Amino acid sequence: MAGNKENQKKDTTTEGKIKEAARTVFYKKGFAATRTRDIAEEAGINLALLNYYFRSKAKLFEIIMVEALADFVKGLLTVLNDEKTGLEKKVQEVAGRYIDLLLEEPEIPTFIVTEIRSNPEGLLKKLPIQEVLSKSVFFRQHREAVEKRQITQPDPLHFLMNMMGLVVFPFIAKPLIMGGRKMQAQEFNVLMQERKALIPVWVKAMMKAK
Amino acid sequence: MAGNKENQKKDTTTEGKIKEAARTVFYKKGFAATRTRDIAEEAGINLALLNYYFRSKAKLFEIIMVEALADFVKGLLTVLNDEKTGLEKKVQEVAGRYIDLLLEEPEIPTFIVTEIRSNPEGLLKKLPIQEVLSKSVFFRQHREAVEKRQITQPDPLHFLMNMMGLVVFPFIAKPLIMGGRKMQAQEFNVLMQERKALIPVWVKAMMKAK
DNA sequence: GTCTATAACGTGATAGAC
DNA sequence: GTCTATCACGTTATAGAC
Repeated sequence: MAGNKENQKKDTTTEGKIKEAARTVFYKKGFAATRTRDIAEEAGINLALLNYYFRSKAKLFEIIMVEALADFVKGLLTVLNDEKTGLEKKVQEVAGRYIDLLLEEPEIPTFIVTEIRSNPEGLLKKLPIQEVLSKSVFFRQHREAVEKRQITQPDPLHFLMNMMGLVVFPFIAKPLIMGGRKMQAQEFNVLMQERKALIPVWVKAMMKAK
Repeated sequence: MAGNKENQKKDTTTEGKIKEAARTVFYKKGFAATRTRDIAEEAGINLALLNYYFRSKAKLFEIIMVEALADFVKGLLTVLNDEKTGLEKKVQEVAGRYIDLLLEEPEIPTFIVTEIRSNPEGLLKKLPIQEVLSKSVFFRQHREAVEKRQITQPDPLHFLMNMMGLVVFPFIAKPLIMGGRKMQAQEFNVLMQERKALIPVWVKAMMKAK
């Protein structure tokens, strides 16, 4: 969890402060809308130091982006490739871990989606997600469950999109459904806590629906 | 469907060409990353004409944004407030209409999400979504179904988030799961066509799960 | 390592000829 | 209405003193 604020000691070095500030601002505004001055101000340091420690805005951004992808995509693949857990447990794991992660860093999904749109080639060619998925334990277990008639939905992509959509979509749509009102932040948290238990039940029901 | 390319005759006036080009580029790159020169080039017109017809980049953007919201949010509220349809039919309507819309304009969701993040106050204060939803026919029907024990999930927000997530999330995650490979565009279309029929079945199963 | 001052560049917008 | 040329400004990045 490279980018997780909670799980690492606060880095008080100048370099660390810049990186933390960069993550905060990039997550909130995206690469194009972020000015290096914003990051310097957020970090409480001089603008020139940003270029001293990291060569450029683009280079700093790439570090943040790679860590965000590591947090998100790689963490997912780890769960999906666990030989020791079955499909139901995997859904529980994904729901539990990701909702906790996203309650701490709610801006990660929108950040990743936005920046990949701007640069589909750059970072995605390095992770051949399609291939990795098709060889995953998750896909194999899904295929076996279909053969055993435990699941009616034959396409594992539907399964995956449904599970991830149930987990991630509320965080993406939060500004729309919550209307930006601070008062409802707590209400949102309660909803997401409920979903940790509900999503496994829902997914199970969906995948067995006729 | 103000911004729907397919349903309107191609506007060949200079003003129309600029607006279409603006939609294309803004949808793809967002406001901050878009240069007025990009729009002019896409439209095949001179840069100065953009400022002649629309006062500024910001003003042109607002037009595109308002139309995107009209396409998306207002269309949804229309369906959800239809007195003549029940819950099941509403899910069918949303799935059918939105998947068709998004197959034509797949970039709308990411566009809206991105730009609302940058400007949560501006356009959202005008649409008090939270209030509109709580008074909607959809919410009332949901409450009635819960009272009649036809649905086990008591919170209509879960219902709404699940339905919308199942419809919209694949389009948001498309660059990730499809990896940007053109070859798989057709495969994606097939999946989405399947979902038009599957989502109503899934939602029904979910909301009755114990 | 950290600062101030400034260079180098890109972008939004306009003036003015046609 | 449409073009070319240019201005005005903000931003990234660096030079150079401390």
